[in-house]
Amino acid sequence: MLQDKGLSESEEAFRATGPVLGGEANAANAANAPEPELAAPGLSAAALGSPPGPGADVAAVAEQTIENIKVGLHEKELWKKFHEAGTEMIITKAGRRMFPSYKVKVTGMNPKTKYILLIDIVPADDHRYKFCDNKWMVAGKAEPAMPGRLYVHPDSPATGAHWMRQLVSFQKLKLTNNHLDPFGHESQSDQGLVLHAGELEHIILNSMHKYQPRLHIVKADENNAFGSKNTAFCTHVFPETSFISVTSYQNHKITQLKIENNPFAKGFRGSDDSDLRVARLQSKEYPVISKSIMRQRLVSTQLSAKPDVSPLHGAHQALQHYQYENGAHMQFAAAEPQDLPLNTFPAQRDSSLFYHCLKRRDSVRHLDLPCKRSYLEAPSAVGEDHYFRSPPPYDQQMLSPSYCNEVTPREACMYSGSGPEIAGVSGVDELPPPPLSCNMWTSVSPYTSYSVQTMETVPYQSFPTHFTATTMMPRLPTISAQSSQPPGNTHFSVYNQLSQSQVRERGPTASFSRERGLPAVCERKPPSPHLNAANEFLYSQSFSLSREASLQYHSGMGTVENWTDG
DNA sequence: TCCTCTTGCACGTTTGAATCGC
DNA sequence: AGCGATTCAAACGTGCAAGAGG
Repeated sequence: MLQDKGLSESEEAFRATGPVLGGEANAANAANAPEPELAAPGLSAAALGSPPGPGADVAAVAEQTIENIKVGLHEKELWKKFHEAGTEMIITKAGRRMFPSYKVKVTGMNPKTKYILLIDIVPADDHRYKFCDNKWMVAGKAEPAMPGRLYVHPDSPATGAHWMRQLVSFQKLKLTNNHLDPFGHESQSDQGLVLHAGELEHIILNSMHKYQPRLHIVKADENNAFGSKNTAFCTHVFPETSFISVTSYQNHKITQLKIENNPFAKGFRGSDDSDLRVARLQSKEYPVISKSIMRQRLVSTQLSAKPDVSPLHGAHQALQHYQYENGAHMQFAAAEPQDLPLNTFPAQRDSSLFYHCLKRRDSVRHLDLPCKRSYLEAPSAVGEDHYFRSPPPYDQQMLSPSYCNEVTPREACMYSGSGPEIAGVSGVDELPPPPLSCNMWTSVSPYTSYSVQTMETVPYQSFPTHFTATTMMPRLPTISAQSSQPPGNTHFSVYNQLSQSQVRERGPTASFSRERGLPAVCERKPPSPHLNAANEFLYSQSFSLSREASLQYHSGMGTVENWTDG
């Protein structure tokens, strides 16, 4: 289900993430870190998906690892437009697609290696929001995080050549606020539903909460199966894809952007000349002023308590006092409507390029030091897109960089009741699957474990929220690494989530056990060994991490059992 | 009363089966 | 008979608007 239009169209629309790596190999990479465009040094044509020519850098090809994978967000500019306005995503009971849709261009994969691509959406902070006075404001503490659910790309697993051939689209992913969503929720397991990857298109979210999608790439090569020493995965985060989930649009700018850019909403585009005239007067970027927009602007005007101005003028004034979705407060200084700076956000680094990588082969300690060093020290030496700055921009503080990881089987099985099963190596097939359970998600409620960092560098202080430096974003697997990090530094640990139903649908071998009885595999399709292994791997990862998170959650909001009981 | 959510609607796009012509 | 192009209707994806519910 690789997507859509030719690459040529999208080439300009994104920049690839530059996985400057932690670990020994990555330090060198970091030193040479180039402009993180599609081709990184050391990546040959083969790395970009083309067959190596006579002069191809064979060595570079041989060195292809998951750390070299670059991911570019398709339609980045469009995403940025939304981001700058404060992206909102409609969630409905039936599920609503994201727009812009999440599409990426992947390069740097080994064309012959199989990978699994999947997405999860994690809370960006622990606040609930409300849209008041034409801006997003914190309205309280977030509701308990929904059970995590992954959306595995239907093509998974597929070779690197397959993924790199064209855009990888996750446009079928749907967002729902239905806690009893039939697409994989636990309540359905009781009814004997069996779910498969292609059916798991829904991710459950809470309305009026801020979320951050994350892309995970998991290596699933048969010659390097999960459980082997070099099982690897990486995570890419594009901060501009963060959004606030809503049941109806709050910000008219977002509405207008959706109408203008989403072909399915074409029916709401104004077409008459009067609209266009108004549009030209008001904004080049929002050329159509529909009656609904007018209504909303009227409301905004009323809220702005400036009775002496016309509705449109009031709307502009409201826009000039626009608040950035994530808490940073922005003040537009435009004096005239036509000068309204719609894209005057503080310079944000190329989001896709936050990349943090860890290798964990022999020990946690082994993993820890080099990676941390590269992570902490490299920024000044490499392209800015590769690392956090110090202090990082607000957005980067909120969103962790992409990272990649390799784990040992032992570590992958951490917290699992039966390591080999989790590792997906041996003994799995022999185990009879436990009773079916379609209702397990590992979930993370990471709020409590993160250090809070007051963002003095955030340019828009008026926003009342303090963001956790690390928010909900990925944490690298070894917690021990945290202890050696300097104060204020972001903590990372993996929390890849794998829904149990996905584990189930992906493979019969994924019958895990753990303290509370891991959900079993119920499947009717022959599982892919790759995906199965990936699921097991991710699941074990998530569990090993979610256990911590679960405990946090447990302590604050309830019991994990509530989610997992099968 | 306010805010959030649900539901039905109209409109446009997408998709795939049916039809036609070569 | 086979293949490709075209047509058309159903399915699907949108935002809007009204009303329900907490």
